Amino acid sequence: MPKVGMEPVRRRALIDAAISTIGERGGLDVTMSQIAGRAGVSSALAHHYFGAKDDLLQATMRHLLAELASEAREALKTARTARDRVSAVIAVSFSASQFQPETVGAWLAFYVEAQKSPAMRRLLRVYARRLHSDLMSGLRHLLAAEDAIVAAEGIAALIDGLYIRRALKEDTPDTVSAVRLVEDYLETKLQSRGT
Amino acid sequence: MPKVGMEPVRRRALIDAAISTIGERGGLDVTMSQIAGRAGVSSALAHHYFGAKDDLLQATMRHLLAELASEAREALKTARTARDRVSAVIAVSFSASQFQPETVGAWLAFYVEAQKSPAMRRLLRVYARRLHSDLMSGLRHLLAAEDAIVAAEGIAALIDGLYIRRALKEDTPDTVSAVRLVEDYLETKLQSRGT
Amino acid sequence: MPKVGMEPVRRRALIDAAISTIGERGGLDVTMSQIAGRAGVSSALAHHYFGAKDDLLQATMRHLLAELASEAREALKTARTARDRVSAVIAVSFSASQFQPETVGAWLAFYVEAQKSPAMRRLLRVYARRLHSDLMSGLRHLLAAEDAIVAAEGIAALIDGLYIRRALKEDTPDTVSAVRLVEDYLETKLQSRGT
Amino acid sequence: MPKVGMEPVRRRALIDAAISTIGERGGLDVTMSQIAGRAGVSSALAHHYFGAKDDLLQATMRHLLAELASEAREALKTARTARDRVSAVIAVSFSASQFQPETVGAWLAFYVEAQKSPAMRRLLRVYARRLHSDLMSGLRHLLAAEDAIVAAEGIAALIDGLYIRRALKEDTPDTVSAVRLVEDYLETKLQSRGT
DNA sequence: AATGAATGAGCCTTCATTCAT
DNA sequence: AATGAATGAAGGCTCATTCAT
Repeated sequence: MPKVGMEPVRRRALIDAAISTIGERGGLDVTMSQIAGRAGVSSALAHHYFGAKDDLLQATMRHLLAELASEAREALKTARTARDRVSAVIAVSFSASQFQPETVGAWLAFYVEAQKSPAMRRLLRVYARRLHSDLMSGLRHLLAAEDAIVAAEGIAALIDGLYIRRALKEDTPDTVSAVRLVEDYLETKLQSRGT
Repeated sequence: MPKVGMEPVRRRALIDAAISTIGERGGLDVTMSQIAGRAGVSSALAHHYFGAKDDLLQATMRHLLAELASEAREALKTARTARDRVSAVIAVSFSASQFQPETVGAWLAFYVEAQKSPAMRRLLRVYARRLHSDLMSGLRHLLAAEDAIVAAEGIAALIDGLYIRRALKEDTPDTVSAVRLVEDYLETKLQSRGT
Repeated sequence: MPKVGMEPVRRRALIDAAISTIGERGGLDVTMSQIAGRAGVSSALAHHYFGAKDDLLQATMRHLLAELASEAREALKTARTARDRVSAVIAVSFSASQFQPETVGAWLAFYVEAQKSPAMRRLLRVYARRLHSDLMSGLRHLLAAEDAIVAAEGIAALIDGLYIRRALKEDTPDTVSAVRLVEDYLETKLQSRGT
Repeated sequence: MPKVGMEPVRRRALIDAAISTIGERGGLDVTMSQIAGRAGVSSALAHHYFGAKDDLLQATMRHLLAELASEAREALKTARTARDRVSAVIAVSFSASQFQPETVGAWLAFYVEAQKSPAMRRLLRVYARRLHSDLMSGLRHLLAAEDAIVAAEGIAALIDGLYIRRALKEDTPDTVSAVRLVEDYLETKLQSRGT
């Protein structure tokens, strides 16, 4: 029952299907048929809208990044103090929508893919830079310049590390304890200010 | 002219070839032929010694873990104080042999694989537990029980996070700054002891 | 805003597009989308007007043949002598409209297709017969019956052969030298009449 | 029942299968499976020995050319006079092994392919040049320089033209009449020498 | 001990074709 | 009149795996 104006619907459905398929299977070695099937269409249609598999995957990654960026923007908007800004960024990284095992699995898979694919690497770098600058927008006012940078790097590394652990699905940190761990790191950094 | 006693030699060569191939290509989607070729043998021989591809991959991961464990044991042997023990564990994680891009790439690939393969996941869990207990063997004497656990988890997460960043190959932390970041974290934790 | 009476316009546009697409790509393995796209319409419309791809291709070939026949008819009309008739047929075969690389490429592609498709073969046979009878309409008066037939066959073969060489696009005979070669053949045949 | 030293056997079988499949189907749009199947092996094996489909097709064409060249060399060896040399070249072009419908169909298909594939075009050019020089090796002694060149081009075009007609499989010239036609052309050229 | 030979299964991708609008 | 939406079928190619030697 074909209708007109299906393109955006299908594109979105296919990207969503890609995320969950990748997350569930835990890797980018998913087939177009699996993705298309989960989206309820034929694999030919996926090619029709996205071209090659790589293009679909990149679009998926871009979607993931855009979603994260949008959430971050939203969260920063309501943050009143510099301290709040930092916590907001941390919170978003572990928000319900981002820290689901499925999404985390997809993230990790993309990280690995970035080792081979310059296009993916470029996308991830954008994310890394934005995360850094978002963190700095708060830390800058709380710590000396150099300390702020170290703290930002530490927080970023912690987030990535917790994502990895989360992806392994067992014995993994839940949202709350993940946030607590990073916040604790931040807190000690802030308190050692005067030392 | 077949020789006797080649088995251990071939197994080792194949595992080494697997590590470098995986590290170079940045993923587990390497072919048996690539690995075997790099080891200078036919792919049939790889099957002869390891059975299936998965078996070779698992053996490779086990080798990686064993090497890390051995280095850690060695380092801990010469550590005199509790404080030294913690630094030793950190140092080993970023030692020359472990923190090479190739090896790091392989590690990351295995992390991803662990999402699908229970066998791999089990292996990684062993590593995580040992890392934790190695860290605790020092931290236990430096911090209150709960704080020690948090610190151990933080350090572990930081290490993983820095590995990811390293794998992306550009703009990435070198050995020295990676160690410094983790040590800095540790240091602030220790100093905030009295707070 | 659909218009009425578009059918002949579209059919013609599609056939023209087919010729140039086939000629350009040098084979019948062109897609309906390519043809339709060049004609400025959707591929669905091509099916609407022609049914299947084969039908469009056959219509294209028929168009090519009809054009050739029409040119020949025109040329023969103005030929005064028997000798002129033969030269007229030769000239048409290498006329500007027929001997363009694009058209030649299409011709050759159809020749190959004719090996598989009886329908195409039938069409080509019609062309071959007409060429033969056109040639004979002049040669009959210039040579003995048997010699005339041989000459007609020779000329026909030469034309096809020169088409092939032209299709290869490099080092190929231009219009003038092609005509000269065939005319030379004809001339020697005529002069050896008395031998 | 795998044995060693099968490579040359398989390569040859696959090339033979390619020729007959192409000749029979009348085009290069044959599948690897068809070719491999006719050779009695899996399509995977065809890829194993030849790489891509294009490579197999090029090898096939090269084989065809080599065979022709070899036959020509042989025939020229026994030719005593200049006149004999020319006839020998003509004879080879229509020899039993070359002028079979299957082989002729393959030739034609390759001609068409050459329009797209520079590699194929290069191969065909080599053939064209050799044919030309083989013809000239005789004609040079029988005609004035310019006339010899024209005759060589005429003969070559005739041969190609007769191949086309033969490929269409019906109403086509048999070996004998094809040779007669070309020889007749040659004869008239030689006799018009003094004119 | 080691390998060449061989294949089945699977994936990406293309394309003619159909259908509802 | 015209098209976007959608798919089934098919083909090229890769690869892990097996087997006889």
